[in-house]
Amino acid sequence: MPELPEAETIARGLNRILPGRAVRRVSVLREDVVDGPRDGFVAAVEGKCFNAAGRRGKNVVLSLGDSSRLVVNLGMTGRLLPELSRSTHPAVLFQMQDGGCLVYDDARRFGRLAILAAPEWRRWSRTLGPEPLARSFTGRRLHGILARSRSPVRNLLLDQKRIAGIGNIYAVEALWAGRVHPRAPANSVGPRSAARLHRALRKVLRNAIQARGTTLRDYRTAEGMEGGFGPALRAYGRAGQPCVRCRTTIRRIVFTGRPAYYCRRCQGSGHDLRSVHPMAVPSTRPREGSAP
DNA sequence: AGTGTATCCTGCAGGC
DNA sequence: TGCCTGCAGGATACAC
Repeated sequence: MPELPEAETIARGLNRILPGRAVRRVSVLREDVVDGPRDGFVAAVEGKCFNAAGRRGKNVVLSLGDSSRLVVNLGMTGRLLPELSRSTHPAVLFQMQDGGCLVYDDARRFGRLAILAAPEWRRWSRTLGPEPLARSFTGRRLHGILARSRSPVRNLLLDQKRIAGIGNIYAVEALWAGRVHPRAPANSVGPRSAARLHRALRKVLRNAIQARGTTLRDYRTAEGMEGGFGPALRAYGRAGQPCVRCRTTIRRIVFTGRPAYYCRRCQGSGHDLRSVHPMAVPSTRPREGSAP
């Protein structure tokens, strides 16, 4: 669920309610969501004051008064909610000194919470790729990243170490908007297509942030609201429906275990597909040993 | 280097 | 209604 636009929306919401508030008590209800021993986690947060809320890639980053950071990877179903009453699967409860609280809620518990001291934070942040909305992330830079890999471009976009914050939904949407086939080898995307993909990617991410993200099921903003980007999806989840550009039926394919959606006409000459996956299996002869 | 698979978990939709 | 299967927005580890 939560990709860059969702993490950004949550961070903005928390930034309105969290800074300046001190944590009185931390209850780890589900030990598997915290990184390292429970006691260490609790001790690192109790008594500290929350400062600014931000984001790195698809992680929500909450600064604590002592320059350490609480990094929240929301996994598939993680949420950060300001009221326990909205929580269906509370995993960590932060009770504030002012009587309020912050709940980390996570049905599937694929999310992780980690406390990083300043140097660890810098080290960890360096393991992630560039922020796609940063000024420094240019079309040329994207092209440079793509040129170094033969992986399908969709997979490249999902790799947090190469570009931070993109998940399957926005990868699929950006590829549709940029008219690039999801399975095209990354290094087959030329500079012009890379520039188009770059513009498409940033536009999709910005529009999604403006709509407060995409709720397919579990995602909620810090205010408990659903995201509004769902109706703006043009490819993701639209298999069998007409492409809004050319009316060709949107297709769903699965590779590397994950679905991709695309328009064959806008995005995909079968050309690159065929060169990657030769359809030709010429032999109609029975395999050795299966002959009568 | 890249691909496929399994793993961590739960909830839900769809088929029977 | 209930049981079963497959699927899901993420990340990682492993074998090949």
